[in-house]
Amino acid sequence: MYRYAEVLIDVANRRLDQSYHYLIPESLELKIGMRVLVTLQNRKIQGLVVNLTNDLPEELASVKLKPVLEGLGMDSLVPSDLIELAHWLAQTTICSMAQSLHTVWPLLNGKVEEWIIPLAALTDPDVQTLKWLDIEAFRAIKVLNRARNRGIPIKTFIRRAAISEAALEKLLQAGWVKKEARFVSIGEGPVRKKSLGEASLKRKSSAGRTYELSGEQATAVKNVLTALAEGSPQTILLHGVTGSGKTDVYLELIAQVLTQGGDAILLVPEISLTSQVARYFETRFGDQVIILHSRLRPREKMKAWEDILVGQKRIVIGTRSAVFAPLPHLRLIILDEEHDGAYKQDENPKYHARDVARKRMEQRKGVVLLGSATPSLEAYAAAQSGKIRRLTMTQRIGESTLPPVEIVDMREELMQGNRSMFSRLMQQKLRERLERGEQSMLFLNRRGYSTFVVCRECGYVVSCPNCDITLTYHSQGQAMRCHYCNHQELPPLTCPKCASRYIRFFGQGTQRVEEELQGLLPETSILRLDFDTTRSGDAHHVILESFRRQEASILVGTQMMAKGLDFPNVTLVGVIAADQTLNMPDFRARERTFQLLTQVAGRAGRSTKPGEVVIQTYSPTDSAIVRAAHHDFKGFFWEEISYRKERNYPPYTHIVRVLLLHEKEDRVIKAAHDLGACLQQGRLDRTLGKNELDILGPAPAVFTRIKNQWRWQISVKGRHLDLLRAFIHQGVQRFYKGSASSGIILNIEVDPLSS
DNA sequence: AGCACGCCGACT
DNA sequence: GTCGGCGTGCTC
Repeated sequence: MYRYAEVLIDVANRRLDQSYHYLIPESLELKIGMRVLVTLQNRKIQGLVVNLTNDLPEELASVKLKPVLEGLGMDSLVPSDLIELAHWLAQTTICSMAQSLHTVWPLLNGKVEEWIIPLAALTDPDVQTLKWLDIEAFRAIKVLNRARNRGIPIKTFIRRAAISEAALEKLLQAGWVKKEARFVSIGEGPVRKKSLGEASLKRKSSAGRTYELSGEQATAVKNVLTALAEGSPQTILLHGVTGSGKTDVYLELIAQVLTQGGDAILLVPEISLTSQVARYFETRFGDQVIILHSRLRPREKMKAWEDILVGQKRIVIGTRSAVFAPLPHLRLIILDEEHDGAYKQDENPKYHARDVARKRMEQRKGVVLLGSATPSLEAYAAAQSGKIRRLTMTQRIGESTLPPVEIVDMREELMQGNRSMFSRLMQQKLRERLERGEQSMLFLNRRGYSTFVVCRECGYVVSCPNCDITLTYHSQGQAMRCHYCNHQELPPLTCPKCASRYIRFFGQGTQRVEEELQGLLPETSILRLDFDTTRSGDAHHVILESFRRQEASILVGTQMMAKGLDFPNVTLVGVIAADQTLNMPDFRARERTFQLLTQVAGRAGRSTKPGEVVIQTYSPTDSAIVRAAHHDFKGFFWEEISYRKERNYPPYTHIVRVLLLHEKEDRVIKAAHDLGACLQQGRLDRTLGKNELDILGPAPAVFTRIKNQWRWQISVKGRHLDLLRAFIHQGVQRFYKGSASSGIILNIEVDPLSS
């Protein structure tokens, strides 16, 4: 039996992000991966046993250790490969182990609460013997009697019984009740109504389709199976044009993996796609399929995890977070639309599902399959250099072909006197569809109404009082909002600076497109799909279903409708302003524009009716747009990769930006310099030159104050991302050991948009 | 994070 | 004189 347990503490604070040693009481038989209740100072908190040992590190020789108080949920262990995965995640995303563990193993979610447990049945005679207690004690006894078996959280008890500290103390001393620390899991409580995904699954289940694969599809399946049989971890890129039937390849592959006794995860970028895809898979695999995404209720999520752990569910279909699904025999992880930005989490831990998938399959010696019509630059470059394999599918399924794309020069439109946001060609083609009873989709990359408000006389731009940021106008509530702190105010009638009345609203959003379109085509029914119309519950689903049933002729939306949707009656796809994505201050802007346009174009003409695409732009000769119009992925790739190389952008060079936040400026400055010193020290330790690692700063961040917090930053540039991450991780840990870090928040971003 | 310890302003 | 502000330090 071991004497000491090494325990990770479930506290978000970075400064406590290390393992602590505790004595193991005789009565407890601990295992690695077990959750325990421990004391830290005088608090009781959840911990995770990560090691059992008989020796202590030297520096603990003179520390008197505290014992582990008790085991929590002894029946479920966190598997050791997932603990390893959590370590890897903390290291690569530079977050705390506590955060990382919660992501990898959501069953840790919950908190320790102090409970009151009645020790004896408090019947009337008991109450009689407690005569010395006053009226509030009677209330207490009433409440306790109701909670006799389970006990009651102390806070609830105090509130319900309206009892004072002193009276509670009396009860405790009389031995009628005791205090007990309990871990209350988030998922506890009744199972609520079924999730959206499951509900729609039950409703529709068409049967009897055939699974004949085309030659290209069959070859793809065969190749992946061969890779799987090799038994070494591999990543494979499946580059197939839109409509080439990648989903059927996934289906067949998963079927094969299942017959070999393996389990599989299929990731899609959007929650709304999970039910659509799951429905398709259910017709073949029945109830072995389960949906997993972040909007499941905690209890549903717990249930799903349990089903997965015991092997009742073997195919997980889900979004980003489903990459952590604990399938016991996981052999294959598929990322559909691999290039999609939604696979990257933009909160801590800022992981990319692709990287997690790769790490998991490295552990399991399985295969990661990346599917896309427009692979990410990273994936395609990796395939190009032979680091990963590539499979290609160039044919659309059935008779459909890639739609012809026309580019409209909007400058020309303006010169011809067309001041509307719709070109004449677009208007004409929209009308054609209406006459033929076909549907159209219109894309615009910006929600809301307009972007910023400016005085035409003096150029004054309304900005946020807390943040030094330009405010954005939202027609909802007719207010101007700060996208950083959510400060809101009404737009001014006259310029606050020069009192001029010429206040103008610039830019255009989906709301405005819808409005103008309705004016142009008054009789037409139009639906809008963007962040604002899909905010509530299953609105997303409702809108898309309505469009599918052809209750509207035109769907206006942001790129959220570009993802994998398949509407047979859509024969026209229009892009209102391709420049909007192109002109963002981001080295990935060109790549995202190309991907978006290609994906969008792929929505047209997916059945027997031929489709058309119209792209409106002010830069009609830009190569990202032109190449997308010609469906020329390869040409785009070579051009873009050399551009990145020339400018020292990823994947050739990477930047990690560490942002330090605090409400007092002097504290941030001090901390920033301290972190700088920690990093410099780290570089000396590793004897790294400027070529390998370049530390920039500390310097004030671009916006030095947001939400009343001061911001300083340090950026580190380097060629090798892994080295860079390990380096920062180490520096940050060193920083947190020092005192300057107290109260400082770090925000770490890999390859930020602008730095 | 929480909590204790310790050193400087406005109060019964 | 004290009560209490929050800077600083510590948690196996």
